[in-house]
Amino acid sequence: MAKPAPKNKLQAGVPQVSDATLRRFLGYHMKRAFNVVQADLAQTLKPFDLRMLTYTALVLIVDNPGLRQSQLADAMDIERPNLVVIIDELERRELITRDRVPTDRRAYALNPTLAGRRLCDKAVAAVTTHESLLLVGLEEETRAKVIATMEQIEKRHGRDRT
Amino acid sequence: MAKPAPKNKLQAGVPQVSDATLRRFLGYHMKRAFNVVQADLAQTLKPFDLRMLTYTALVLIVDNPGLRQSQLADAMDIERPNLVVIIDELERRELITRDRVPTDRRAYALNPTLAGRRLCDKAVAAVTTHESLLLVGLEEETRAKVIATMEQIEKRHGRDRT
DNA sequence: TATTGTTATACTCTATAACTATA
DNA sequence: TATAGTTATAGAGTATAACAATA
Repeated sequence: MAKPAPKNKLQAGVPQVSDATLRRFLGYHMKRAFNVVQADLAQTLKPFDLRMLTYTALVLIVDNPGLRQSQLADAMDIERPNLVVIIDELERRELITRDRVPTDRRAYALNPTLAGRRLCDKAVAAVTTHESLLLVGLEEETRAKVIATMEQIEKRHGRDRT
Repeated sequence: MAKPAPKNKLQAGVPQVSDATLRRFLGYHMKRAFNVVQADLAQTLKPFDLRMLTYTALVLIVDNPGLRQSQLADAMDIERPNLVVIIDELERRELITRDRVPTDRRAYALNPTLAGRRLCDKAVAAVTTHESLLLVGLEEETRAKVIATMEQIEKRHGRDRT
């Protein structure tokens, strides 16, 4: 990470590509920055054999033991069918269990195993460390402001989940 | 857009899902906010039959007529093979042309057609309008700070393209 | 009739290896 | 030998329709 900018050896005299129009848009910068953050996170989670989605699901199950798949899909902002394979994987690796709910036999209560909680703790610690490295030099106030702005966008324009 | 929050009718008494651990991470909020921005952008571009990638490519070609595919792939932070279908589509729709470079017969110079420039102008205007709507209420200073932060993350940690 | 979880499916975006034609 | 563009392919992430079991 943070190599000394090897950059492309464009043939001499060829001007840099201008993104003057695009750079005015927040969406453009969010995509590019998110790609970086996403790639860094993927690297960080690789030793734990987790991806962003399996990591997110595991953390939410640890923090909310007993929750149902539909609630989790809602919290993760993904469709229920897409959650199935994620839960399958976490269950296969014995990080969580799918327990039948006695009061509603259609639903599953998702619970972390001891191994799941331990892996979760380690992964969260690693992600915390990596994110501070990624954001080193960024003032805490700026970071808070950026997060607040992101939340504002999420909250006000998040799609309905009827 | 901006419906009156129909929200999920969770069965009475079920507590909301807590994302207390995840919400501390910038990456978590960036993913969620980016999903919103991305969905909004896709809606905005639909009338022009453009996606985020074809839109980005078209704008860059209009702003940098004559650039080559490898330069464009570099600017867009995507791999060259993935750019081919994008350029194919823009060429098929006669929004751009692939012109052979006399001095290097391996390369193509990408140039916008008149129709391409016109569609580009209209699309950029629409995206500008929609982004202001999406960010209404956000102070200009905050917006600038967020963009600066995103650029900082891009610049310092962007992957090498050797 | 509605909901939970599931299957099947499809589309987009991304990534790599290997090819061709040029340099 | 190296580069520009291409092909083929595979893996993720995301979205919808339709089904079985249950409410």
